[in-house]
Amino acid sequence: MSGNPPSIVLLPSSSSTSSNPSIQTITAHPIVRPPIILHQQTLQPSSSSSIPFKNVIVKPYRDSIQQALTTTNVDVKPIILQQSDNVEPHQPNKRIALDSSDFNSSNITFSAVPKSEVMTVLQQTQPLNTVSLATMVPQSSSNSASFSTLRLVTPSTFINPSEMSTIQTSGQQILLQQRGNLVITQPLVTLQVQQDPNSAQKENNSNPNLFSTEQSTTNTRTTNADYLPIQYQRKPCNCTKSMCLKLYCDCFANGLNCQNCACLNCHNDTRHEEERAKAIAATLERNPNAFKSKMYKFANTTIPQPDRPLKGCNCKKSSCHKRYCECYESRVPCTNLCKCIGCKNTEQSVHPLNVGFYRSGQPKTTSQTPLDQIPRTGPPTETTIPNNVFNMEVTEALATCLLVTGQQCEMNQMSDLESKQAILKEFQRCMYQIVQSALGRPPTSSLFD
DNA sequence: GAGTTTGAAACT
DNA sequence: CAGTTTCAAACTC
Repeated sequence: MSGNPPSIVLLPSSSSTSSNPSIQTITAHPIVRPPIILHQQTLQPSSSSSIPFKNVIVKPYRDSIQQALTTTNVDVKPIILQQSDNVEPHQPNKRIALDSSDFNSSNITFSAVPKSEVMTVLQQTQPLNTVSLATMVPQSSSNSASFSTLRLVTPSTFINPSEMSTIQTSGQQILLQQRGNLVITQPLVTLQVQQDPNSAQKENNSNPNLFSTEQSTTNTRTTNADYLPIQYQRKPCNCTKSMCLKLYCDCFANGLNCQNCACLNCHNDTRHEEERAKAIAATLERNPNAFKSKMYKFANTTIPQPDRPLKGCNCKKSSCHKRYCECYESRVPCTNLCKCIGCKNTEQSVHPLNVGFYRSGQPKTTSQTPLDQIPRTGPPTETTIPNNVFNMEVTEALATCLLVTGQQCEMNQMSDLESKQAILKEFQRCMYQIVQSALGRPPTSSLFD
């Protein structure tokens, strides 16, 4: 019915200096998951202080992580990330912005390492707000004197070092244990939050075999809900008959274990890992595209490009204007893959600024806002930008930029005023680039250098 | 909050 | 592959 939304790339604000807290590059993919930032950092064994982040680049690993995952066969052990042949050359102090889908096709492979080794790394390098994923071992044997770490930085989640935990694999899954609800979702990589052992509230999928951090320090943590933007908070499912092992279950469909859900007879947790793994395998056998974003999938390439619709909707009565419609829910216009009847979810009807739409925590009303009254047809001009520019993904990328900027300010111990200015400047830069991209102009950041 | 509607997923 | 059933969420009252 209509074309794909544009792909927006937020490009560097300037040639970066270490004092510039700006993110360098963020690619916004039309998926509906919050981005993950991998921090690749070189560490000398003697190093004890964390190195300030310097760059954020987009490095979508697209080819082999799924393969790596399927070959991972270690239980209840943390894992090491190793650079495979296809991974870009090891670059110290580089941050890599990934979205969750990138994990499914990364060129990173995994292997087991002693827990103590990982914990040493964590202790050495763990600043606030970051989660070390694992030790990264350079492939070059000549470089054995140094090693590096990969860190996951969830832009919307602040994690105390005391919440730090390790990674274990179980079957084809990798579980990064933290506490609370974490929102990273991908088919085979599930990030979870480990329950505070002191907390009285029990998590329904706690696993006694999991590693705990065992270095619990002062716990100043508040609930995870305090950290997450509402759209990233997991919506508890309410399944009663599917044991949460079918795609009916939103948690399962998103590759997540149930957590604080209201489901009955739930098997979508680490206690039923075997069963869950079988269900995943069965689901994938039925539908290889299961667990992927309903509407989009990434092209099999290392070059970011607009995604292609994976499937269309089949709506008959909702005019594709209710959340029954997966296109509408995914905030994308219906395409020629759709078999919908009486579709009103056209490219013209999807308002670019209507970004407050997300599965959980959003108002259920479909009434229009004043912005909806603005006509949005015809070619883009200075005052009318193309539809779908401000989709959820762009918004997430934008939010990530701002969050990371804020984190940088924090790490640089900047004053409140300076921080605000830096964040505002970053916001201005991002908005400018978004509009430039929307207008089909080559990205430039000269305005803000 | 209960009941209805809806469309995807599962099943036959 | 098409038709039917099941399911859970969206929606309405």
